[in-house]
Amino acid sequence: MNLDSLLRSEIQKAITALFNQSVEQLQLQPTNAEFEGSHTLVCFPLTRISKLKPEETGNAIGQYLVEHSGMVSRYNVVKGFLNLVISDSVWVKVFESIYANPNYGITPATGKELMVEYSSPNTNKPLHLGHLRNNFLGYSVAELYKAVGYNVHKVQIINDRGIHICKSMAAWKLYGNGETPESSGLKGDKLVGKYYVEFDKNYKAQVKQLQEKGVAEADAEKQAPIMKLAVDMLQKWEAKDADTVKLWSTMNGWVYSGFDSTYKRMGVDFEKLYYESNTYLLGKEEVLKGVEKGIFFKKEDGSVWVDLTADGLDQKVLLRSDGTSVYMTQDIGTAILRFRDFPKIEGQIYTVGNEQEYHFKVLFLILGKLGYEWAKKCYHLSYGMVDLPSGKMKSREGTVVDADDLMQEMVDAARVQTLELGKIDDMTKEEIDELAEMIGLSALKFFLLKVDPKKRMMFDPNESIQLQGHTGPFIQYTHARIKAILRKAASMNIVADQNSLQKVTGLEPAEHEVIFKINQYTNKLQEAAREYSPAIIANYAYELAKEYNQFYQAIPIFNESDADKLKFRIAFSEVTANTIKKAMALLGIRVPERM
RNA sequence: GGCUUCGUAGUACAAUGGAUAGUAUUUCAGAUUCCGAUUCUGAAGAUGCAGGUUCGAUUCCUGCCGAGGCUACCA
Repeated sequence: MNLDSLLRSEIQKAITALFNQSVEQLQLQPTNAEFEGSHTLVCFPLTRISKLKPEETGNAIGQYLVEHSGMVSRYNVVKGFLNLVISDSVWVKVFESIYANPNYGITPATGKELMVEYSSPNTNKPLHLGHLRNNFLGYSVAELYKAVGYNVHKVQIINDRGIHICKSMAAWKLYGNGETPESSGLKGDKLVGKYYVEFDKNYKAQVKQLQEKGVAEADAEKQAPIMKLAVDMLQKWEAKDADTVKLWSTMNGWVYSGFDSTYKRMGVDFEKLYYESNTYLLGKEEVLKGVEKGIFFKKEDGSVWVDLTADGLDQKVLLRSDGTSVYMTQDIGTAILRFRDFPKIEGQIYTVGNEQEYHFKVLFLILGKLGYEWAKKCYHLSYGMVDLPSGKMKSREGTVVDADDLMQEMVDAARVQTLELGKIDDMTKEEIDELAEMIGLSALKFFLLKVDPKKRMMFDPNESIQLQGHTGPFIQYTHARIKAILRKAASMNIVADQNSLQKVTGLEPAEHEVIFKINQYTNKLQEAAREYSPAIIANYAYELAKEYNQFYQAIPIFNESDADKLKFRIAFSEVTANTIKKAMALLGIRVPERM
């Protein structure tokens, strides 16, 4: 039973009775704190059919509702705003229906399917802060769609081939002395990343040396021996040279096992991985088919292009003159392959940074031109860059924040602060570790998810480890404190039941506010999925926790002498805790029983 | 240059075309005989500039100023 839709239909009835007309869209909004009431009807748009001033329209509807609808007990009109006071019996009924439904908020399976791609890093460098935003976003959006009834497939494309990995391979071969993750104890992705940096360092030195000998810069860049080695390796790899492929697969293996442990700590998962090395040739076939059908065209030099000038874009190359694929070609193939693998998905969500907006615009247009209906259902979940207080993250300037280091830093800070509070002195070391992990990652995830994905954001490491304010740990704390209340209630054998809930009257304003928030959960979920925005859920969870804290501060629960009211408040606290827990789970954030 | 996204308190973030623009942080002033004060209450402080549409604009439109991104036979 959704309070808002009930109220809407009552208002519709009033409008029909009073003005003999109906309205498609009612503007209902939460009442400002300074006025009495919880729901406010905006009356300005209704004056057209009421033929009355906004105030008079509000009064007429308000009076009708009080007289004819059991829902509204009082009303007041301020300018053109009709503020409605919902009667306690309705609040209690709304609460009861939520309390009775353990799956409150969740849409049952609809049979619809969807694919979400996220992460998709290159294999030459460890994951950094930007990847954290990507992974948390993609994971959360996938969870949001599950919650609204979709069967969701989480995937990623791994860019495992190309010159970038060959650079690491070349440097390792020259300077590695056979180093392995086992021999040096270095995490696999870090080790490969180290040689990528090593490549860059030596490459630059060699170019400089050549230039000093009078070689022009452009030539020097091509002649540098280490670059020649890397290019040579790429060619050998494409020719399937056994030794090169072996080294490639060994080094990629190191990276994958490094990534795996990072993903595990992040708490993200994938149903299926796609590898560029397996799919990069598939797009070529489709592109050549497109040429036959006249969708694409071939230039004199043999390169293949698509003309998107009619769509307001440019011409875009799809195959080089030597016949090799570009990134776009591979993405065409991968998309088609995915719909073959999962024929029931209605679309794909690509979680990729906003610097590739143009790329995806082009990709979706091309897929449409190739006749794939599902192209319309593909969505680029574009997100803004993450900046640091010191400015942009730049690998060249060494200001990139490593994902593993950052997670560790957050967890360490969480441990220190939690121990200081001293509420967990009886916990074992393992329990404390687990708790620190939960809190540290919550600080990080919440900070990155509370901002609208589209927007560029600032990540301040110092601020983010503050475990107070508009943060994940604040919400976790609220949850843990409610759990303490519930433990106490259980020890006192206070058990809520439907019968005692029904007898409750005289709710406090703070209780209305919290029920109002809990009642919003379903709508917020729909909105968050529709907008592809975990930020909506993050802010919702925060508001709910804050609202409950106000109730908690204002109303002593166990001092209540009315047994029914006491039981109601316990049930009420329980529902709040569950809703917080479910909302946070959608963000990939766990909440502790104690902290 | 063309295309595109964004400019909200000192700082970081909110606001389906609706009320006196919310929240956090910061600063100041308060609250704990009571369920966990990492909490709560109060105060101070903001829509880049100029127009337009509207009963009403942070939101929509135009121009300007400022900041990103894209504009490769790179990925």
